[in-house]
Amino acid sequence: MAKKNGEKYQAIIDAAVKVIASYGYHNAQVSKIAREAGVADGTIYLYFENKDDVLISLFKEKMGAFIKATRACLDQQFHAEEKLRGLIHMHLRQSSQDRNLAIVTQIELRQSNPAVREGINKVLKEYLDVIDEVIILGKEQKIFRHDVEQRIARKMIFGTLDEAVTSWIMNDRKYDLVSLVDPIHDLFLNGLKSV
Amino acid sequence: MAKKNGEKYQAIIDAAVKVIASYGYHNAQVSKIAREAGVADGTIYLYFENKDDVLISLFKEKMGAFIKATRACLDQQFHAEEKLRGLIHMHLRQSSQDRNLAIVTQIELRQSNPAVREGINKVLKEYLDVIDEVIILGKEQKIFRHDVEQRIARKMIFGTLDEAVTSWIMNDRKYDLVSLVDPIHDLFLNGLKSV
DNA sequence: TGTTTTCGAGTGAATGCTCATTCACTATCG
DNA sequence: CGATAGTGAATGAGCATTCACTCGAAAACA
Repeated sequence: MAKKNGEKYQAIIDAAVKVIASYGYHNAQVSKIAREAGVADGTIYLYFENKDDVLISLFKEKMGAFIKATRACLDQQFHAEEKLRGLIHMHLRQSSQDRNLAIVTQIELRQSNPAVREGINKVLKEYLDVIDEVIILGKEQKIFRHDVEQRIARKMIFGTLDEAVTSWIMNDRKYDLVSLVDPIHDLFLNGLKSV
Repeated sequence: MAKKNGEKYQAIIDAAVKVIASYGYHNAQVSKIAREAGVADGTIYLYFENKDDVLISLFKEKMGAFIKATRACLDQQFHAEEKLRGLIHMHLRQSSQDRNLAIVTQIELRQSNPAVREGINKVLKEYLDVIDEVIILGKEQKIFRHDVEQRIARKMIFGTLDEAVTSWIMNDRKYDLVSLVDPIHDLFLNGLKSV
């Protein structure tokens, strides 16, 4: 197994993103990915254990970078309210900016087999931790209500953002995703009820 | 193609739910479903066009019944606030009560191929309509803020409930899902912010 | 009523296709 | 000249779908 940083390693991962985004998960054969990466089928097995490993690695690489960037952004803010806005903004902007990646992680990879999904979930947990930290801080700063349940607030934030991106992709990205940042932020903070 | 109501038709659908829930989507072969239903492999093709058709039909049947029940429940309430609670309650209770079905619709069928997913999405649209109606009514009754965006509120409600059920299943249903109804309702209505 | 014929639901072994993976071979580099 | 990286045709496993056949029951007949 070759090292995780050769240029071919990256080329294969990027090819996988491109092929899966273009053809869909179920039509992303190893040979197609290999051709796109400009290597032979067998070469993929020099860099990855098997096809699953390609997919898991791709998710780890890309999502890992995104989580890191999000953390960096949140560190710029002090107030939980602003951090929450930063989180929403990062999430939606990321998806807008790399359409292929968004398609792959939001839609296509979710059709994968249990082994891959488990790998994905492990990485996602980290992201949920970031959300948790914002909520906890908000309570400490007395900006968020003390009686909102941690777990539930997390599910709302993640669930809403996830659904927003998925349905934006499903609707062929007809509108500007980032324009949803403030309305979502407002809804999270103030809820549906009129005063 | 036999009629959509023979006892075998139902038996096959129920067998599919059971097999998929037990073995997972990727290990739910036609022959396993046939055995569970007590029919021969070929018999399935007398009642369904192909395997995809079994899965789509299963989703239509089950989800259709659920939507109908939800509508009936909401009709009992007058105020949008109570209807919203009814919606949340129905959603979580349904998932609690039929664990196999919840696993199949929430987790397993999402791994299916594009044809099946399209069928599923069509049915889901109907459910989104139910959500929309509640939001619109809430605005009319001046119970919900006038400036919340329809689309976004819908995504929040659906996204949160969906995530709640999925993560409950993923965590082996360790807690009582229905106990989340009121906290979620409260969060939707009042948001995170402290007064 | 008894006998023959037709019908079609039901069967399940055989087919054929699609890939992931392997591995004997080649090219290149130090 | 090893050693290493890369190649891509061949392999074989998995599985949806087919179709020639079975069999019981209803229809036709006498």
